[in-house]
Amino acid sequence: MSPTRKPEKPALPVLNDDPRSWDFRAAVAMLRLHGRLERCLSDGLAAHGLTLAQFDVLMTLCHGEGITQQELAEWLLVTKANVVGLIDRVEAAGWVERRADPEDRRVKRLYLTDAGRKLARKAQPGQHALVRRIFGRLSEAELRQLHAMLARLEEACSG
Amino acid sequence: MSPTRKPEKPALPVLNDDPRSWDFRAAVAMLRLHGRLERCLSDGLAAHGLTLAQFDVLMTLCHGEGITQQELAEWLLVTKANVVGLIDRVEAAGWVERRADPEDRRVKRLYLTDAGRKLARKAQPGQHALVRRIFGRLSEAELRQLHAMLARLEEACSG
DNA sequence: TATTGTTATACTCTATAACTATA
DNA sequence: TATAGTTATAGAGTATAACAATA
Repeated sequence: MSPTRKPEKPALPVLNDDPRSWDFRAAVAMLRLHGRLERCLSDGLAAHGLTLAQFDVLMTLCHGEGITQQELAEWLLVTKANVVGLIDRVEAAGWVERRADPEDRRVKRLYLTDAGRKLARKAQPGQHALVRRIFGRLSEAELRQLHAMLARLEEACSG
Repeated sequence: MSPTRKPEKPALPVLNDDPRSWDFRAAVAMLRLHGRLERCLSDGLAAHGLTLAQFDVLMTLCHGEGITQQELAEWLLVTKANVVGLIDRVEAAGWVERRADPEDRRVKRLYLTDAGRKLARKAQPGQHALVRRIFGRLSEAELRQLHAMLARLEEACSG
């Protein structure tokens, strides 16, 4: 068996068990959880030929079709130059299309193609199931608490 | 003609306000917080010429100097091939050095150089301050709760 | 002048596979 | 055979800067 894929054991309790302040420990825990979660989600998407960033685009368009590239850049927290490449790829794959805005000829609005919508619908359940499997370990009350805390933290991040 | 949009806040309430289950909402909130946090931390590190991954290496070695590349790969949740490039860069920068293990000549153990240790000590306070500024919005009791929940989630991710 | 999208460039991170040198 | 590290290759994401078309 080739050990090509990811390892499974955090062999080194390097950072988690040291007696730091709880803010720092919570931050490290979040970064590590994200790393794990990202890999789980990526693996699930790879079966559909999607990257996480591309799935993000599809999901964003599912709920906000017709947004501009600039708006997408702001939502995804990346630069507009980055969005160009991102959209180039999903457009080349036939999942998204750019349409000129008749009112402002500078902007291009983004729409899902039928194939893109179909793919999004196909990939979504697996992602949901994965999230449910992991986050389902917490009770609904805990999930609400978690969500509220994360929202406050994100607000602190922006402001 | 339209009033200038503020591109600093997430203009699209696309995913957060839809009536999904709390597990999904919590997951999305976490992914978004991570995105923001990652950028904040990266910006702080860029001033020191460090990437987040490189800072991770330095911090890991600060607390577990002498680990092998394989152990580092497991800890960072990446492949060993990835670690080679990562260490190549921090070694070229003069922050880390590989040392042959006399007992098993296959392995190379990783150590911080004086410059690396100095840089880690210089970069750390800013990162801590940033974490404190953000996570300080929660009380210590909340931070403990958050940490516990995140740890349970990470466990669910692995197992 | 400012804004939207684009191109050009470069770097980092990541994964896969095949390879080496040890064990 | 198995393991630690390496090389080679590829692709994806990111940032920066300069640019064109349009407002």
